[in-house]
Amino acid sequence: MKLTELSARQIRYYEEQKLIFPKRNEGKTRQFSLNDIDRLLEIKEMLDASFTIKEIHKQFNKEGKPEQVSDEKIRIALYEDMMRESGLHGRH
DNA sequence: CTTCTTACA
DNA sequence: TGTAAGAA
Repeated sequence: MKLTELSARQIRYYEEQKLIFPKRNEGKTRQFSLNDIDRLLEIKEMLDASFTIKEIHKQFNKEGKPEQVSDEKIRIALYEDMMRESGLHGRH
């Protein structure tokens, strides 16, 4: 709520409309990822621009997901950067 | 005290 | 959307 300036009502409603997918703690409280926050901010802007929930869905379906960057890929990338900087090459 | 859901306005 | 109610 603080980061997006949105009310709890709005955030919960957007989740209901499947615009965001917060994870849950033991199926209870919502855990918002940075991506959820970004999405909420975009939703907020689009709504100000008079977009409908439906149109926002289309927008998200198009823009995004040529490739999902997994934590594992990020971990490997960081490892390779470290090897490069230390002058030691070779994968793994 | 806080979040969650449901339901009414 | 806001807010009241009641559960957790």
